[in-house]
Amino acid sequence: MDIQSIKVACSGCNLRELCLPMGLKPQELEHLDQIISNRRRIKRGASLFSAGEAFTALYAVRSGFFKTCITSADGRDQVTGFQMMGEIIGMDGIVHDQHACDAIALEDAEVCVLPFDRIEQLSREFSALQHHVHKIMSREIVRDQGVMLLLGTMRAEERLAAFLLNLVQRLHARGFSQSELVLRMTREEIGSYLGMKLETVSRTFSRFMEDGIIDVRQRYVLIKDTQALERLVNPPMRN
Amino acid sequence: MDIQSIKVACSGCNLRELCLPMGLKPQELEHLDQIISNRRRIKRGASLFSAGEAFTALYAVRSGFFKTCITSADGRDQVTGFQMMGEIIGMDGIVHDQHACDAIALEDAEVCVLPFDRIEQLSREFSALQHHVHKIMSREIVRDQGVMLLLGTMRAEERLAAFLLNLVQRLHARGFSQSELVLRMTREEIGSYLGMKLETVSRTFSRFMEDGIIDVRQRYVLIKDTQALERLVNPPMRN
DNA sequence: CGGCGTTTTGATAGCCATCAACTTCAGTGG
DNA sequence: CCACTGAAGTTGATGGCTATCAAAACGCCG
Repeated sequence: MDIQSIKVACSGCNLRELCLPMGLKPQELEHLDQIISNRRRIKRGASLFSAGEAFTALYAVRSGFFKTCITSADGRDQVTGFQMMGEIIGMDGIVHDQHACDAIALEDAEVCVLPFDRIEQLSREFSALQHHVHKIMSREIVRDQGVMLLLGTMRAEERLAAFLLNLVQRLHARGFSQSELVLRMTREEIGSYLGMKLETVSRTFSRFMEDGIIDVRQRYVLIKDTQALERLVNPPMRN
Repeated sequence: MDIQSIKVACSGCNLRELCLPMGLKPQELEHLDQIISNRRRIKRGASLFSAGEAFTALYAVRSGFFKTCITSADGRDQVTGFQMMGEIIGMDGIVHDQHACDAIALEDAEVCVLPFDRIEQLSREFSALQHHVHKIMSREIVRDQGVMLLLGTMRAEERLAAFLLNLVQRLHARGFSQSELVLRMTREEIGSYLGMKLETVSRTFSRFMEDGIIDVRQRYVLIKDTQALERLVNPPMRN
């Protein structure tokens, strides 16, 4: 078994409990291995795909960090999500056979290419995979609705608190610290995602630090009081 | 052929070009007819499903108007979408086998019940249907990202203009006027969807009327200058 | 016709954007 | 090794947009 074939096997991937293979049986996993045709490396700042490009595949983030963003006709930019290892990108492209957003690597990254026609083909054979694909798309829909709630109803402090909690929670699920993280994105990108200006992001970080809730030094963040953040996101009761 | 069987057939439905059957071949359509087990009537103000309820089916809106909304732990409410005839609701429920939001009828409505296990089953047999289901979910993801752009970057006037244009465009695709519409939702529901307060919605309507862009009388809206609305959504260029 | 939910409109306040200056950091080349 | 340079981040002052509070007008339904 040469190195190449090891590299592209879901069955041996340390992300298999988080990524596409999650919950599949060994036999089904082997079939998945067949469709993971290859990997792609993306340098920091480069795009995995851009809006308008032909859609051919989904991508599973193997390592590194991405942002997805859409640009409106008049040049407004909105970050619609940050993706880390084990997460799937590209489902926006299915409707119109072309991508609706840009996916840009925030650091050197590697993705598994999942040709979508192969996914559909295999989904027809294995209902477990089929259902799993549906769940992944549904999860994305629910996630987006959560962002709508954030953008529609929350104030700056609440948004940033929710953002930090969401990030550490996802990192923790991948074996990282519950209370410590390194931001892979700029204040401006955080702001674009949360619907606020970069200055407001910076100020809000500073306020959290004054309040003793977190320590921030540039991209490094230490969460000192998780419950305080949770209280910010979910105030005792507003009525 | 009794009335009942006429009623529940996709193949004879006047919405078939917009709804789930869109683009399917006659043969595939017949199979779809089998899984459309029944209809459900929902009275104005009643819920089609609520957050936390077990997920069993998607629903195709046959007539009437719905809103979907999520409620956060502390009671904040966010309308995540308005659905009209020919549109599919319920995909939020797939991930966790229970619905993540409430779907509430804004007027007396009727939906076709699409048991999801039957959809998956039939999807395995007919790749056209399979791909179509994927497109519908992808469309929802892209729509949600558009709402994020709206909530994250637009100001009140731009949001309401985008909202009105989106509504008439969808109504026009269903054979209604391009310039006239009756809102099925309150100012408060519009505001919740657009991330603004009902007073701001009302004021913005008034401003549009002063500017001669629209006529508003309660729920009735006449769009007098579509291009003016489009200019509001897409300013000449911001840079 | 009365009652109530919905909508409109006004006055005021507050949050965040904007503009601006300065600091810190990372990467580069002398 | 260190100075240089530009990007990223911080902080301050100010203004504007929208929320909030309040009251009145309107329309719907029993």
